[in-house]
Amino acid sequence: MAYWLMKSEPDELSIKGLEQLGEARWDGVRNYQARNFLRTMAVGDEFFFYHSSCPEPGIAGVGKIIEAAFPDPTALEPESHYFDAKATPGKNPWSAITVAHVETFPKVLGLGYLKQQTALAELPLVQKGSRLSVMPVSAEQWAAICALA
DNA sequence: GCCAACGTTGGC
DNA sequence: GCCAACGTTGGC
Repeated sequence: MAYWLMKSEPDELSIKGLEQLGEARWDGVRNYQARNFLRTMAVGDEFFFYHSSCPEPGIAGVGKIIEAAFPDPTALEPESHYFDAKATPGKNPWSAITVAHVETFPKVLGLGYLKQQTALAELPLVQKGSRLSVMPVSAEQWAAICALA
């Protein structure tokens, strides 16, 4: 059982959107480091749902992985924003997972607030210049963040 | 393999 | 909309 943090633009999918859907495919990851983390996720792992590129960036809730990595179908869809001309059905370099809603926090844990937490100094999210959209979270970091929610 | 140019991310 | 920082591409 591992812990993660994944970023999503709430315009695409928000924690409330996931709550309403119950479950959703997490696709469109187009960064190799992030993709490699996706591939190491196991069913039952939990993740913090982070809202990015929005008025209130921060951790908005918790989800869990209910299906391990599979080829990301959006890479093969020409009409998709995430289409990759180099991907083929036999050789699709991108991965997606399926996630389910676990919890929506009463209020978003803002990025500035998270940066103040010394327990989170090692988390890539709060490190300068980091743009990683999928990252591991240690058990200690997980507990520290849960205590803030 | 180097590295400049370009594209993207994402906070502000 | 700006821009800093990073990742990717492609010429050489």
